[in-house]
Amino acid sequence: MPELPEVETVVRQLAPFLTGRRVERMLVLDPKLDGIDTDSLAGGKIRGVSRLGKQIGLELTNGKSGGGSLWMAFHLRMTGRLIACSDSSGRTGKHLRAELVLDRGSLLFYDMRRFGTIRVAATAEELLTTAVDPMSAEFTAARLAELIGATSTPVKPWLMRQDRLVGIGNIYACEILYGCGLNPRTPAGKLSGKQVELLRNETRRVLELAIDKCGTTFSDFQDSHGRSGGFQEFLQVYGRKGERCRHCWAAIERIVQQQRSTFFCPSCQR
DNA sequence: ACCCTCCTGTCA
DNA sequence: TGACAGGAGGGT
Repeated sequence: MPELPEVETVVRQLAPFLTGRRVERMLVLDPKLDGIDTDSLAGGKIRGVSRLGKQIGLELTNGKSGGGSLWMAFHLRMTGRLIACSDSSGRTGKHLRAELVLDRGSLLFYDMRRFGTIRVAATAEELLTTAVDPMSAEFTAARLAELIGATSTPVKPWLMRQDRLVGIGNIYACEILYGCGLNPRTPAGKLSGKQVELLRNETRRVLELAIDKCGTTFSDFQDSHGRSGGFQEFLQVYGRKGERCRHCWAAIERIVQQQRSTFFCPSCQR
């Protein structure tokens, strides 16, 4: 479910619910998630919720050592879901992997495929890479050109490299390249200055629009707030194999790059 | 770039 | 039954 816009949506919706809440305890139901320092979380107060790349970060006061700060990060990977629940009671449910029990309500972590991770660290930096966030001020055409360098990696897989740029996944990589009219197989290092600038601007435009539409996600949490992802109506190529390009009438194609589907218009993206 | 793995589910 | 799924880490 989550790329940058979906994670941003979850963060914005969770923030008012979680900020100021106190953590009573953390219940870990999936042995794959063992190793979390649940003791230091207990008693901590949630200071804020923020997006750390594709992760959802919670800043807490350390329940054990007074005054200190503590961070925890949820990485939803493919099927993770964070659901705010107003009644706190140790609940069960299919795919429920962990629960953060709060003074009022609880935060439920569901994850069908169990790829998701939960980590605890003393600082946010430990939970992040040094990669550039495309929504930050640092993300300029010049910086993007610098990050790309002379690599021969095709531009679509390059956009998904989380060690350079955080947040872009399969859907938005396809959509961004469509917006640029760039063939996903183009070696990233061969882009002209003008194309890099276009890529930078399209990345921003697509992500901002997707955030504005609350992502492509449909989740129980959003339902409980009466909102659901709306970006699917704006998808130009993702998941549209065989359907007509909205600009030129050509059939959208699907190819495989790095074991992932890439959708593009063979006519608009040469 | 390629391949594989981690998981569980749905769909043709 | 096999292909595929919004992610990422490992190895070659």
